[in-house]
Amino acid sequence: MGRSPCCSSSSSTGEGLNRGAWTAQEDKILSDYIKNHGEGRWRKLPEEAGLRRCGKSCRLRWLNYLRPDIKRGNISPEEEELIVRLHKLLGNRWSLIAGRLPGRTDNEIKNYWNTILGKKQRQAPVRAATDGKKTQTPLAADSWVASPKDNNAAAQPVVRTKAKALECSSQVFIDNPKRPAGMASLETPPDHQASSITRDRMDPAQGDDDGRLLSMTAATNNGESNDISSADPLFDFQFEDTFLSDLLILPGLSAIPAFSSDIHQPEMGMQM
DNA sequence: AACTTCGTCAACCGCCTATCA
DNA sequence: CTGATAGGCGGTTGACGAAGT
Repeated sequence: MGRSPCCSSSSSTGEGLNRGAWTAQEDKILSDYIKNHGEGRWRKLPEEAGLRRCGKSCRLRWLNYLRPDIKRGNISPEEEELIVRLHKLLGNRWSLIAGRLPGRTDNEIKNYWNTILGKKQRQAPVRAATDGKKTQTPLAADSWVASPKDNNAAAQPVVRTKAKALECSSQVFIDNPKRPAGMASLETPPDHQASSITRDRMDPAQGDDDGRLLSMTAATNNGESNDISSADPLFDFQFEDTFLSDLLILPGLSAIPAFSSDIHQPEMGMQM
């Protein structure tokens, strides 16, 4: 195999590298360098910054510890619940899970799971089974829709907005650019029409921002109503990582007054 | 007080994938 | 197309402090 390990002693920069815990001085050198030059080029970084560390070690230190937007410790009950739900959907894909928790790192979540949540899950498998249960409430037009998250809504800072009914003559299509490779986008099934969309508003003080979508319900011609956002675990994850700006309305769908300014029309020739 | 065990978490290791020449 | 390289990821380790005996 042609690749030499980044930190191997035989590599050109591998001799005499520092290992183990980082010192405050090393942290400062790394932080200053990245502030001035930006992230990336990790293998060249130690040489250019004057650090006796391998590039991987620098990257890890920055991403897991020094990044300014990082949140440390005190994982809230809401975050814990989200970790549990996402782990059920995704398994040990820590970087994906971390992507859903602003300021948290994959390493932190992995450690948290291995030391706390994994233990809890093993001790309380019955509770875990009920946590993921979703209600399939039929929705009336203009109804206020509760997502599974709302079980403890009182403890959450987000404000749920009232959903406007979609008067559909076509399908709703959600294209989330952040979705993991291999996950399909969520769309209204062919024999359904989207009937209701709910979202949260992240910061009430900011007015109407690009809130996360919470659920989407579709109705068949005979009046049967289904929560299509929770119908499939893969969709469920993608949906939860979806913002209003990801919502596309196919040509022919009538306007939705409450959201009209938030929704963009798809490009011409878009395929289903 | 001394020793042992347990829990936590930063850091390392090795593999995989994307990119580029 | 192929091989080299860099970046990224998940699993694992080990140091260290806290709790227990």
